[in-house]
Amino acid sequence: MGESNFWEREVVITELTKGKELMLQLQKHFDPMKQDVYRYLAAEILSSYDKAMSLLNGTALSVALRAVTPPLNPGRGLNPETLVNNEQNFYHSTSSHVDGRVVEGLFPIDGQNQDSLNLLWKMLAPRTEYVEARHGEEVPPEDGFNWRKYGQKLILGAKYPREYFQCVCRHCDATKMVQRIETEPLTFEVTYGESHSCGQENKNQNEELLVAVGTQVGRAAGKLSECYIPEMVTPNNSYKTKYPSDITYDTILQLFSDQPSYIHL
DNA sequence: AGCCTTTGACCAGCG
DNA sequence: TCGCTGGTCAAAGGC
Repeated sequence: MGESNFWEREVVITELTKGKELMLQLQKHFDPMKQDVYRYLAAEILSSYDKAMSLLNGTALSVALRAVTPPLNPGRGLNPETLVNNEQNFYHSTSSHVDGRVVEGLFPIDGQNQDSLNLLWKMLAPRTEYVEARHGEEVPPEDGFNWRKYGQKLILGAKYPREYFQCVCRHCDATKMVQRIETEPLTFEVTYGESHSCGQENKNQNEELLVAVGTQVGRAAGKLSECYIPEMVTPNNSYKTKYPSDITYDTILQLFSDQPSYIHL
């Protein structure tokens, strides 16, 4: 990332800090009677963090974390347990400065690091989004990237086949899977695999990052003050982030109260 | 000619 | 060890 993007990185860091403060306020003023509201707000803020972190992971962290980045199909790749039992996958590396950021290396895995490792695993899990087809169409909307379909598979128990895509750019490892939802035929589950190593992502990610941080964190902050419960239905073509059911509210709070030692903002 | 989609084959992980 | 399953490969055909 060039010097021209340095100020954008500063904005990202500033907004992430702001988001963290919002999260702390959320935690401070937590009211069990408004758990749904706060859960949603926490998810909104976390969504911004996920996006920002994933973008940053694409540059600095990806270097340090490449060894543990889960593959497109997590079930077949490394998992926290195997990492714990396979120390060679997790080295402690010295601190390094990448694009003006300090990135701590990973500590050797032992039982005490299991919680942090689980959080790391969640943060690195393949990004899954649900997208709705445009009105009158039965295909997912374009996501700003150019993809080439390289396979299709009928998954056991699924009504619709799963489609596999690669980035059209040569030497780019970006992949995605598209699965049409059986219960919602106009909704598609899109799972992104390896991140883009081509120029496409830089352009799109910078735009996405600024939009995400500038609007989502701000939007969440506004809703925080209003205790407003928004409708969970998004307009056509908008993206809804999927939150794994095993991520609890406590987990979200833990993300911010016990900031992982391997990331220094 | 080049790029794309389709589709059956192949391969690797898992139980 | 073997069968099942899902992800990828690669040949063939279309545009």
